[in-house]
Amino acid sequence: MDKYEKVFELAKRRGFLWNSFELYGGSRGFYDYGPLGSTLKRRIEQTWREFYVIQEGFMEIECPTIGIEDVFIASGHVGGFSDPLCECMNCKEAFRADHLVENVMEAAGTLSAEDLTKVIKENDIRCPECGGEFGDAYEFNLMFKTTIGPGTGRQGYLRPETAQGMFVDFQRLSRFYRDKLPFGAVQIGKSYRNEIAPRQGVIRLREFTQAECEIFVDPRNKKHPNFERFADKELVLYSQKGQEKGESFRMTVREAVKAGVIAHEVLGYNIALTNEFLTKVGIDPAKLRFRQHLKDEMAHYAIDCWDAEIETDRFGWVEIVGIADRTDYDLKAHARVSKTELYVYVEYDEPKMVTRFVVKPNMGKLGPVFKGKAKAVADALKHLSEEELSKDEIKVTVDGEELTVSSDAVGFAEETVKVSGENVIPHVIEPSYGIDRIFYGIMEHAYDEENVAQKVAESGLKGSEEAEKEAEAGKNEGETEGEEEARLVMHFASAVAPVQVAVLPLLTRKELSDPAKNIIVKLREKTLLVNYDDSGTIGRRYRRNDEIGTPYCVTVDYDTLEDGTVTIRDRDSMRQIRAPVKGIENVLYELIYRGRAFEFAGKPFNF
RNA sequence: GCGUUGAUGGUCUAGCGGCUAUGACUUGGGCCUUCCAAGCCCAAAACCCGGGUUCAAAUCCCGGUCGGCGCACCA
Repeated sequence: MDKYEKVFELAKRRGFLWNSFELYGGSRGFYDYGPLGSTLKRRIEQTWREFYVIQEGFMEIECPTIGIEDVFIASGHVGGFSDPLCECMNCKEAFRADHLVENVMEAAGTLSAEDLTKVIKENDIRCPECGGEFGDAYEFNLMFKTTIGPGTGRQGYLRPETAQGMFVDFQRLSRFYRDKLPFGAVQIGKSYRNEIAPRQGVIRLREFTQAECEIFVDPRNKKHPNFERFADKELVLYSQKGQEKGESFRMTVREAVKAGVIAHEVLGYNIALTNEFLTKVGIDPAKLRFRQHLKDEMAHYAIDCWDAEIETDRFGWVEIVGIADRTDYDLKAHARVSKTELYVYVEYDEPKMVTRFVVKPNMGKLGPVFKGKAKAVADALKHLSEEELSKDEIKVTVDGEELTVSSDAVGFAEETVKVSGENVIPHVIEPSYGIDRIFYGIMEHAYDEENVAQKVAESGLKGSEEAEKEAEAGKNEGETEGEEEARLVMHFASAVAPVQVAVLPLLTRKELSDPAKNIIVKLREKTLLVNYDDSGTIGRRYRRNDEIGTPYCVTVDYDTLEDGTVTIRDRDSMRQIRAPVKGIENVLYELIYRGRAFEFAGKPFNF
């Protein structure tokens, strides 16, 4: 059993992840988040909001998951989010049609399926596997299609990413932020891709959750106002050059930007922010790196792109976040398709006096000559250069027709005007998170099997002599019989643990369960996620809570009734302290949210 | 999508033509129990779906679904 299998077995058993539609035999590429999984995922998202919405100030928006065709024509998904496939008629193997013709011609990637079919036929390209003939090439689009409204309706697509919503709402967002760069917006939600062969559990899904942030910045200024915050933070970078050597290296954000490894400050800041977030939710820093996209891997319009990758037991390095400088590509694309200019007016520090050559068509003369076309002629004149306009007979082209305008119908002037700003198409910096993959990464990195006897000795639980003896005994047993007591524990960060506190009466008796329930009420008032469990021995219940990653257990015993104190037990160290019931909710809140050290939350206690 | 391999209680598994389907853990109820899963009693719980072969199918054959792996794919 590898770690993936173990994690999945636990995830299934404990209500984190289930195959969807299991009752009906299931369907590939879909997973249900069970009660604990759903809670864990929501807390990951909530932590993400704390970073991006609350700290960075990029407000969250919510757009439909169904989009109309124009949106995805502009984004390139209708044309480009598909692959031309071609199957061998003999052995049924499928190939990328454009890859097949690459040797025969250039720019194969731009050909349509029909053209590719033609090229394959003309050049008699055969199956590289068996030499069989190919069938027609066809486009396989990764977007789910649907129809909006009844009848012929309107073509709609399930969005393949949340990002387009922020681009489509660009003007509204700009106005909301009072047209002042930089600004940004985020969206957390479902996206859909009709993957050909989804696999690897939750790593590749047909319906998945993204958290995306689009930061609109002035293209002339990619310094970050808060750069110092992370400037000296050391990151593990796997740059283009590093990949040539197959070596990642550690470098501070400041150095990386200075050395040009990372393109600019805004990108550097966001990579560091991602690092911060992932560490906070429980990704193991030792299994995290930032890999730069290679030149041929990067979208043609992108300036620089880095993926956060985590190391997994079975799948190796897996991409979980992409952070890219997408330039003005998306806004320009939507501007073109929607025929609406998308820009932000940026004021200069000082207004500039600009002298320019201005064309003033004389409509009184143009009108009678060109009649209905006069307006178009006047517009065309405005676009001509000074040189062309200074000729006696000025030639303009209107609707493909060449017309001649006599120079006396056109006036010129040199004007000096005050210009106080200009229109700028912002560049977009896009951190894009795959929440489901992060979820899996957290599960795998949190998973641990521990030797209990050893653990007990280490943590000084029980008298030290006794513990050492037991540890020895445990070792000997282990060597001879191969059977050690293993503790299965999920070391979830308390920021995301789906259960934060378990309250346990030492024995299943009313005089203990009543005070336990009173404590639960107090904890819930502090909005802590609390479990109550009185079934089985106390040890069994500690183990149950270890398995679902509950950071702290509170145990009510007979001393509680006498002196008003309870035991708090720490999941990771298995150590215990004694603290008063009065104010217990504040102590736990501090432990969970304020990172207060366990040792200082109460009096150390051994049984 | 192609190939290959598998599918038995919640989980892991035994059985591989002749069962009322094995066992462990888990779970529920009760007893016991003063801090790290192990005591006692009781209980619940499974042959992926659809065809076929056979007197008889969890077991053999075919198709499907789902999972693993390889190839292809992963803007």
